[in-house]
Amino acid sequence: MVYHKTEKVLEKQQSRKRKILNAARELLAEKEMGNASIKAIAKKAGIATGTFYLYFRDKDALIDTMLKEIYKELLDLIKKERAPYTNGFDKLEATMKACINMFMSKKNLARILLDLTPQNNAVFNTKFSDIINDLIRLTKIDLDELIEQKLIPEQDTQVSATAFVGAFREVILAWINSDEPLDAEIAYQTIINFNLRGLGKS
Amino acid sequence: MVYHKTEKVLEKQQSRKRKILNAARELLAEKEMGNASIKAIAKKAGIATGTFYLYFRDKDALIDTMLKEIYKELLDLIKKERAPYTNGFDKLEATMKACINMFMSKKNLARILLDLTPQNNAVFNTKFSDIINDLIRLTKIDLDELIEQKLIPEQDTQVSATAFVGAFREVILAWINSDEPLDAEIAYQTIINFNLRGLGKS
DNA sequence: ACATAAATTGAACCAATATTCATTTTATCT
DNA sequence: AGATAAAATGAATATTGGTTCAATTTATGT
Repeated sequence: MVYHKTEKVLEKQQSRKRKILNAARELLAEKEMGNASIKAIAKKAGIATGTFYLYFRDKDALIDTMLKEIYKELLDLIKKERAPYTNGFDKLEATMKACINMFMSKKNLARILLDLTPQNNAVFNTKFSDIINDLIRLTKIDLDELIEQKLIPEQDTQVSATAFVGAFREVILAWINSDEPLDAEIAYQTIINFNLRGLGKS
Repeated sequence: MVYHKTEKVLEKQQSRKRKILNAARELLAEKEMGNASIKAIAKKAGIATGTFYLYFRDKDALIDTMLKEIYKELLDLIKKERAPYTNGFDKLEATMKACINMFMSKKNLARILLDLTPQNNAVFNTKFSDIINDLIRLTKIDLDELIEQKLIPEQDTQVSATAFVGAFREVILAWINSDEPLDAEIAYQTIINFNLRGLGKS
């Protein structure tokens, strides 16, 4: 005999999975990431440690799901912000602004996506570097287009895109980790200018 | 009664400390850094695990010493390479070339200084970010000088320096971790150009 | 309300690794 | 060479954190 879950139970389970993911996000975003043990995550989510394994096969599965989710949120926002533009520079700038806005308002996401003090978790590191590489890949597409349109000089766009993302990441990270809120408006314009000039925007 | 160490013993001890540090360097630079356990380090250094603790208070002390040492080597090289130049741009370029050369010839150093470390070692991460911040600080000094000389436009040099280092790091890292040796000469020139243009070199 | 499926619990288990310490080996001094 | 200080050893210990599972609680269907 098989029992069927009621709507109420399904909702409760979904909510629990959500709570686990949120707890993991919060704990992973903290300065001392060592605290993101299964026990701590379960506690923060308000469940017993064993319960965790009813929702995720193992810790790797959680990390994987969480990173995919966060990255998707970022890409969705970027897509939305870029939509109004056709000019290559505008699109790049919109991308940067979308990232800045998201990371400023959700610092925990930024710490997880950009920070360089990763976990002693193989899956985390792999996934993480996949994401950075994907951001570089997307940037490269824009750069190739800009060259196509002769808006920037010929260059190794793989390298440029890597530099572009690296510069951006480092600045956002410094931003997030600094206590004194630097002058956002100036810093903001500085990194955007740096990157666009770096490409050779004439 | 206190015995006095002979020269021979002192030398042997120095050599052992050296061996431990070298073993740690090599193991930490490997892709799978998980292998850098005290046991593995001791084994590679040719000593018993317990002996390690006669040379370093604990693992943190080892990491600390090692990072300081590597960073000093890098700074010494940079200093030497910059010596011939007085022009700000030349100095910056010399710095980048020094870094590239060092990192290319000693990939293990680069991995340790620039790469993500799956070590959940608090000391490692702290030290590591200290080093990056110091590199940014040194770069900022150069940028302020360039502005002073009106060679680049006014800008938030803290942010620019951060972007500069971030771009550079990301490119070197991609370089190191890629298997196919991309065209060094082009990549090399691309990142240098990106950064100098980014600053607004006219 | 009863029987059984499903979900939950948290203590126990296990693996990995840093650190200690009783014992052994080597070095120093008379 | 004998006595003892110093160094070295590696098995034992401690700790941390992921995972399992027998026991308990809750949900479902008659």
